[in-house]
Amino acid sequence: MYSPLRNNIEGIVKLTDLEWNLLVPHLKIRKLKKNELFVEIGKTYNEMGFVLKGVLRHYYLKEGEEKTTSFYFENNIVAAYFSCITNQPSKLAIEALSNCELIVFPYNVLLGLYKKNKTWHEFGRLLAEYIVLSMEERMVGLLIYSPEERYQKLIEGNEERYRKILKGNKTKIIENIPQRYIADYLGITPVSLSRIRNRVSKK
Amino acid sequence: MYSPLRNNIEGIVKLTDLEWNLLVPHLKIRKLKKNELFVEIGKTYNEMGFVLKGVLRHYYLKEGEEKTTSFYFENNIVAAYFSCITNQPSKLAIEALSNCELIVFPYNVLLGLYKKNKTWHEFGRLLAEYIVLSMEERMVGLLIYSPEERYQKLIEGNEERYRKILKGNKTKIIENIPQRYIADYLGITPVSLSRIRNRVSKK
DNA sequence: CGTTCAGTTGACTAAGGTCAATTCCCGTGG
DNA sequence: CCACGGGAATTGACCTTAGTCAACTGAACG
Repeated sequence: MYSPLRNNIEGIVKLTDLEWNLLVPHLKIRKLKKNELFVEIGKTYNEMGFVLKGVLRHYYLKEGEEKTTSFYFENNIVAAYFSCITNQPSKLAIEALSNCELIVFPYNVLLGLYKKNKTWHEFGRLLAEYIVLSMEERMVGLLIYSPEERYQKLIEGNEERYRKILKGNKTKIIENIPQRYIADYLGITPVSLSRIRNRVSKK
Repeated sequence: MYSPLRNNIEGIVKLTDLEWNLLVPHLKIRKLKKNELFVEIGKTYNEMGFVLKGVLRHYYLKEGEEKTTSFYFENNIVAAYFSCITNQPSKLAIEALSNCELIVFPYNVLLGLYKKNKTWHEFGRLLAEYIVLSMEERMVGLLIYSPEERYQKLIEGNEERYRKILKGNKTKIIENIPQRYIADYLGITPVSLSRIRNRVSKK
C-alpha cells in the first residue's frame, strides 16, 4: 500500500526496514475529489503528501486571478513547503485536477525523524538539494528562453530530472493538463499558447 | 578573520566553539581580481566560497552569449552548487565583478561534517530549504509579473529574504551592478531595461 | 438538445526585441 | 590638462511577439 512512497524515498537514500517503520505508523491515505483543495491560501500547514494517483496544480492569486506555477503527478511529493518550513500561512493553493489518492503524514513527524535518525536526515537534505537543482533549471529556462522555446522544450521533454521523486514524467503535462494551466506554467496567456502551438505545428 | 562566516551560519543554526572548530582548519582566504573566474564552465568543482568583500555574477552561455542569472554579495555563500552536488562539470560560470575576497573550503569537508555532526547536518538541510524558498519566490516573480513590475520590485527591494546568508542586501544590486547584467537578471535586454527605467522615472 | 466552458481565431494594442546612431562616462596616454 | 578611445547606456526607427477583447467553434455533460 505504501510501497510507492518507500520506493521513491529509496531513490534518494536506502532505508532499512527499521528506518522505514519509523514513518509507517504516521502514514494515512487521503482521497481528494477533482477540484478539491489540498492546500488553501491563508491557512498554515503541517501536512506532507505523496501522490499515488491523480494530478494536482499549485497556484497563486494575483489580483484575484489564479496563476498556476507548478504541477504534481504520481510519485511526486506534494506540500505547502513554504508553510511547513516557516510555519506561516500558505500563499499558495494546491488543487486536485482529478480525483486523487495521496499518502499523507505530518511534517512534524518528518522533523522528528530528522532529529532521531541520520538516514532520514540525509533524505531531508538531499531532497531539498535536488529541489534546488531542479528549480535552478526551470528558473534559468524562464530567463533565457522565449515562450516558444519553452513550449518546445516542454513538449520535447528536454528538462533534466534529478530524481523521479521530483518530477515524475513531465511529458504527462501535455497529455493531462488543461492548456490554460500550461500557459500559466510557461508564463504566458492561454491565447498566446494557442498561437504558439499553431505556429510550432506548422514548422 | 573568519567570523563573518560564523555569524552567517549562526543565522541558521547555533554552533558550539567545538563545532565551529571542525570547519576552521579547512578554511582559506582566496582573492579574486576583477573579471577573474571563480567557476569556469565545463570544470567540475568541489569548492564552496563565502564572500567577504566584493560582488560576483553567475552566468550561463546561450549561443555564445553570456546570460547573467544571479549575483553574490558580501556575506553570501557562492558555489557551483550543481557541480558540487552532482559531481558533474559546471554549466555555469561565476565571475568576480570587482576585486573580491572569499573564504573558501572544500564541499567534501562540508559533507564530512554532515556525516559526523548533527548540527552541521541540520545547517546543510536548512540552507538548502531556504534556498528552495527563495528560488520559489523568484520563479513565481518571473511567471506572474511583467518585466516592468519586476524592475519595480527590484528597486523597491520588496523581495522577502529568509536569511541574510542567502541574499545580503538586494538594494545593492541597483547600486553596484552594470545595467546589462541587471537586465539579464530580470530576463530582458539592456535596451528594454533602459526604456523601462525611463518610463518608471517619469511616473 | 441546450448549456457551459475550454480552445481557437481575428483585429487591434502594447511591450519587448533588434539594429544602428548617438551620447555619456571614464580612464589613458599624449 | 586636454584629447582621444572604448565601452556602457540611451535614444530612435522599425519589427516581432505577446496581451487584450471579443466572437466563434466544438466537445463534454447533464
